[in-house]
Amino acid sequence: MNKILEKNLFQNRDHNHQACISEALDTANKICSAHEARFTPIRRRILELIWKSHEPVLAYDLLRILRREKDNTEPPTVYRSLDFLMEYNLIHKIESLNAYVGCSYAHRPHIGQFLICTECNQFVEIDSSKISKTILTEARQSGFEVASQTVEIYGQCPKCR
Amino acid sequence: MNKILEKNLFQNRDHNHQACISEALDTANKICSAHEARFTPIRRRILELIWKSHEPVLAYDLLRILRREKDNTEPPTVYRSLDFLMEYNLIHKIESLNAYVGCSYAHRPHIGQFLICTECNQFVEIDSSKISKTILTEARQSGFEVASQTVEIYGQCPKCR
DNA sequence: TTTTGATATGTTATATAATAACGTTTTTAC
DNA sequence: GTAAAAACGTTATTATATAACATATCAAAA
Repeated sequence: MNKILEKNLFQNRDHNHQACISEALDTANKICSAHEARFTPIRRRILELIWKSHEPVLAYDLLRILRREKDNTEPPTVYRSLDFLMEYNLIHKIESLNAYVGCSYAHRPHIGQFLICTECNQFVEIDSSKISKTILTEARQSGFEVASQTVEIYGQCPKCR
Repeated sequence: MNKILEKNLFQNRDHNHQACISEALDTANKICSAHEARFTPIRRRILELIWKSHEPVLAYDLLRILRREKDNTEPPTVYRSLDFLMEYNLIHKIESLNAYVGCSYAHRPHIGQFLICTECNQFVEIDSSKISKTILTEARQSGFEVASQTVEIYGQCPKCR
């Protein structure tokens, strides 16, 4: 099993998630450096909090946590960091949940799709070229030129079945 | 060209949209009757307003319009009707826009996908079994059992290209 | 090494999206 | 006609997100 699959399958109990988080923060650091973008403490902390959760995270949940650490934290602080992290593809927004998840493919170009379990709320990001290409082809049939795709798939994960 | 395609392609200037609206309201009426659900004046008006727009419509835009017609209209009035119309598949919500569109396939079961033009904001709903089946198959590869899909595709429509 | 411009963050206020809870009216079934 | 259910009215509140402007920090040039 390759590294990407390893990182993205629905995870079992003995999975060492701290390693995932460290790796994600490390990758983020590198990507920001490469783009001369500043990976500030707030941005780093928010990315860490998002990765710590196995579920999509709400902006105001992040706000509540940050407020425990620094009581004058306000919504713009959170949303600015979320915007920054999305700009560099370090996180994605799940539109149908208004929630944010760490990107599993930050280190390379990709068109992600999300599998979200309605039982346990765990999710995985996949990068299926079959899906993205089918969407591209089918849209072209209507004369439509695709620029971006939002694909959010709900159902039951292997563990909950 | 069959009726469905006719109704759902990106529409040209001389398209008689009033006919679309009438047909949609008519279909809605039939569907509600068949389910012994009440197609009340408010629900009818909201569906009409949604169909009148060639763009996805925001709940608070509907509220503003309804308030001009009856000044004590409040958000729950709008959201209740939206919920009702969604329940009977007469409209869909575009999750990435928090906006609502008339359903083009209300008369039959379907898994829709949306093509939304980033230039003119016009949209079409397609019902591509190639897309929905590919998603089903690919998700199963991860041991995931699909219950529902959200597919929202952004880009340029034929006219704006 | 100071100035300066750019970027990031702090702060206040507000806009937008959606729902809870309860009262009243209307409809439908008996 | 009455009772139950459904729809709608009303008030309040929660959730999501951004505008606008002030202050602080950083990084590059003078």
